Amino acid sequence: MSRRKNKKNENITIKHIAKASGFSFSTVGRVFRNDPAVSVRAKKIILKTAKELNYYPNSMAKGLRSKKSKIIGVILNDLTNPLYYETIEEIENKTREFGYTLILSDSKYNIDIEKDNISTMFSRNVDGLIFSPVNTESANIDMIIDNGINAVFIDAHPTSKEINYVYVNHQKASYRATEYLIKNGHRKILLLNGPSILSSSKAFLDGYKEALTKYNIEFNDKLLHLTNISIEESCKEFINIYKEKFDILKFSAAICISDLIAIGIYKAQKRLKIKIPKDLSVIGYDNIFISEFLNPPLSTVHAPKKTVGKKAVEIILSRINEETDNYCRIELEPKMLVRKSISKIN
Amino acid sequence: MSRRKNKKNENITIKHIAKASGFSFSTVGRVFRNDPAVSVRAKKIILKTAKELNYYPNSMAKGLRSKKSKIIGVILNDLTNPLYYETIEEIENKTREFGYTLILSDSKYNIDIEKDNISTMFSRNVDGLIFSPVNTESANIDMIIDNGINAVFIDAHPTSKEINYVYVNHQKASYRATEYLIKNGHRKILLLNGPSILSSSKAFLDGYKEALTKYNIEFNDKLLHLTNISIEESCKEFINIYKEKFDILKFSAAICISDLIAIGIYKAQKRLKIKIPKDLSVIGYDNIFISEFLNPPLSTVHAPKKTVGKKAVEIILSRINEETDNYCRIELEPKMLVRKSISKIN
DNA sequence: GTGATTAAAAAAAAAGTTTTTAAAAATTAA
DNA sequence: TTAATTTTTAAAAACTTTTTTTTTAATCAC
Repeated sequence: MSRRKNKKNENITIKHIAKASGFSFSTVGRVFRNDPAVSVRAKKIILKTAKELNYYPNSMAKGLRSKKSKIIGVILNDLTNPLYYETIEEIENKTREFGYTLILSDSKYNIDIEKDNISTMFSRNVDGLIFSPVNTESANIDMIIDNGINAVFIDAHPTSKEINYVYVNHQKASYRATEYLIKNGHRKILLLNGPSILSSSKAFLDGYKEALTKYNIEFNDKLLHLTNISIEESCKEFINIYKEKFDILKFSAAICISDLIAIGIYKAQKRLKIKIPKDLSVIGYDNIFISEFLNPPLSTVHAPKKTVGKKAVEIILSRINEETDNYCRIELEPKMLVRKSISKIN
Repeated sequence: MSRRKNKKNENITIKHIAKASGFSFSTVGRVFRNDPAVSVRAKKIILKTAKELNYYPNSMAKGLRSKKSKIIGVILNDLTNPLYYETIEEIENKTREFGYTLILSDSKYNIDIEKDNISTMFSRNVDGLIFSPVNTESANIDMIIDNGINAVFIDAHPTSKEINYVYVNHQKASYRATEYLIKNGHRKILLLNGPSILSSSKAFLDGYKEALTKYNIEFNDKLLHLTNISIEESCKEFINIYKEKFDILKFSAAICISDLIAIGIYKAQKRLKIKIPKDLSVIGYDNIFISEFLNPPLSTVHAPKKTVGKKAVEIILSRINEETDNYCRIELEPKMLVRKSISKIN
């Protein structure tokens, strides 16, 4: 803990300001919580004294008494995924603007870590929580709902109506990617999905199947593969798949639940001596900032990441300020973005 | 603030556990702070009761009394810069492992916002602060040093000896990039540096000049340009530079203080109808995860970002635990990474 | 079984604010 | 001038813990 001390080695508190400025302890307190009932003269002197003494209000004492921590908590699944950064930035901007502090934690797609993170948020008494759950059926969800904490789900959400969420429809995302490939003549489409524990993986698979059904193509579960959402791991995974199964499966395209997985395939190209899109068409998901600069530029399904952050904070703040009691459910549309990683088949 | 309430709509505290379990309030407290002076039987009953009542310790009350917030603060300059991802993740991992919570804030290369962020960290009584300063000469630096807060500077650091830092030597980085280009026949090398307020910009310029001097090339200030560290802005900037000055300056290469700026040049290629590396050699800095996948793969100076995060947390923790009183200064080496964005000139 | 010693439990005080209540001072109206 | 009202200040209580002190209970030697 930092040490802002006086000569006696005590922390500087409003008591010290009171003594030094000649005003009462409670008048000083008023000044710092912007209570109007204090004279201009008093305010001026007190503020000056506070500056001289290097006073910083103790937000723990403040939060303890007022029951408002002025903290917004964010729980995500992978801090190294660029997907989140536009969202985080938007959250950071708005929270700071309104005097909130941001607590960030990473669940690493792990239910137990997630539980710890939630407990921490409870203990920290966050005024609002922005939460990307690993799985929408886990006990952690009830933990949050039962607690009554002010939460917004992002990325995925449970079916309960008693929650707020801002959601990009993953099912539509994969549907659109699949449909686009089918319309370009592809029939054997590999699906590189995320870990099965991840709820978004399920939605993504559903959209893929939905499109296949629509166009009368039978679902072949040998074309479905799960991989962790990381360049390195998906690269390895894809190399295995390609080496062991390409001769049998003869897929002409791959849809990935994350641009990072698509990049993993890009990375595997050299090793496998194949070329995108000539030998394989690839579609990612999220449209991370870098996808347009890949070689070839990656076709992907765009997710409005900034909007997610913006809306999530808006919901949280309006609930903190008790402007609404209604639960807010926002569904955002993913958008197919065609670049150069897809070839047409006749 | 979240609501973990009983029937009377009160927050669950150790008092409630005490009542429900039949033990005194202070015995219950003992259990939660792992004080050994409590019988096995009591502990068992109390823990069971706590679980039933959904008790989460109030960390504000805890911090207030114990003067340990168990929070690590991180102040960076641009949360969206992938440069930081690995560092942040490393910090998150270690802080969580040791029971700390992470507060994150973004100064956006702005001294005033930085000051606010520092004040927030003081008010929040963070046990440790990891800090990437905008400028090493600003009053904000004194604010931190005078405060006596447990801080580690990253990215840049003031000359004072009374501080901890983990530092990648930017001067060496640009020196190495410049030297490499010179050895490959380049003489007219554009330097796309960061904003002048940024201390790392100064170091980066110094290394560039140092290399020029070493190889008897005169510094031409028309080859020095400042740009914000963003793909969009550096792209625009580079288009301007190229259109207005290429005919006069005839530069054959560009060194960028950030891979993001280099990507800005990549983006400008199409508009300017030039090709990297045929028409222009480009070297970036940081080696963000994506640089190897660009077209062509970007040559860059690698900065050990993970190590920065790891060491920073280690320093903070060892000081929190009072294992050392010595200031810790770590300088890390940048490493020239040759890929495909550089051509040789005869 | 007494008194000393130790362990366990309980009680009280403290941390730095905000909130509530009470008091004093200043202002206004009659 | 006095009562009524408003503004400002002062004091006390509350928030939930940890820390310190005190009390009670348990153990043990004799």
